[in-house]
Amino acid sequence: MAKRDDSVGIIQQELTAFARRARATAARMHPELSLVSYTLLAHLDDQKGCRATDLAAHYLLDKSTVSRQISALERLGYVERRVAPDDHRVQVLHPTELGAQVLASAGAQRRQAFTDRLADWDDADLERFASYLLRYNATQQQLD
Amino acid sequence: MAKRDDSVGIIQQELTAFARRARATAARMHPELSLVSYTLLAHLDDQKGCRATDLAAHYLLDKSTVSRQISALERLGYVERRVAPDDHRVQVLHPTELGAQVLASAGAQRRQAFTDRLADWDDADLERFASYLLRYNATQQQLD
DNA sequence: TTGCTTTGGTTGCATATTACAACCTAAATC
DNA sequence: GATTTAGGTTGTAATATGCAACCAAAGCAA
Repeated sequence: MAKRDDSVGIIQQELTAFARRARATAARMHPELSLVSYTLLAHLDDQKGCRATDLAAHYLLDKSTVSRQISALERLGYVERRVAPDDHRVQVLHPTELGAQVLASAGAQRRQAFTDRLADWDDADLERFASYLLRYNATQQQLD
Repeated sequence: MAKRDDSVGIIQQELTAFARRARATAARMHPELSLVSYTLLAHLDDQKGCRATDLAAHYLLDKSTVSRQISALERLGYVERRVAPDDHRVQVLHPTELGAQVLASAGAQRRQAFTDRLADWDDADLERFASYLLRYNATQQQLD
């Protein structure tokens, strides 16, 4: 069905276009937190702390990559490590006070940018768009 | 309005999640063409040739980055340069026959992956999702 | 014509991101 | 107690990217 193929083609093209710009946009918006750093820090904040291994599994990153990203965040004073009392191999990672502030600020900037871009959308469209993205990503999880 | 904010938050979160994975997904799907190479080559194909400067402007990349990406594509035999007869500074870039084939193949894989992910969506939802993404990106262009 | 400026591109750094493999330490298992 | 497994780090290499300096070809001005 041609119409259906057209829709799929547009979805592919537009999601790809967005993805291509996302890192650079994040870098411009909040240079102190790359898209990946932001994501990791946000996850720590969300989860009230977690292990490096969990981050690696969740974001399909190598554990060495996570290790270095976390080191960088620690050097910046955004993350602290707490050795788990029951298992001395494990470091439970938490945002510091400063990290939480920086995250909140970057998050606010991101949210504002999205809010601006979506300013003239009506509520029903916004809600449907959100639900479509949720649905799309939920499927994708399983294929990745 | 809380509901509206929720929708914006979800859109932000889900688009970001997609973006985070996109490069790695592309690399797994078609290792011979990174997301950026794919994009550049696709643009050349679309536009029936264009200059490196045009690519840089369109994708907000440094001209040195484009220069090197194009060199790589040329080394692989995917792109050829034609010096403009009227201006010897300018190289008009075109996909080669091979480049067009590789692009088509990568494009087919990408399209298939999207088609699979969207297999159980009904036509109306697909069309609306596509239109939302178009609308979103159209706005974004102006802010970037 | 002869210089100055602009434009298209390349190259020399410096950095960042990432994966893979080898390794270390602490737990878990046998 | 010895071996295996799990959580992390470090060495190494590849890739991506931007900035600045540079080169060559136009374009422009006097």
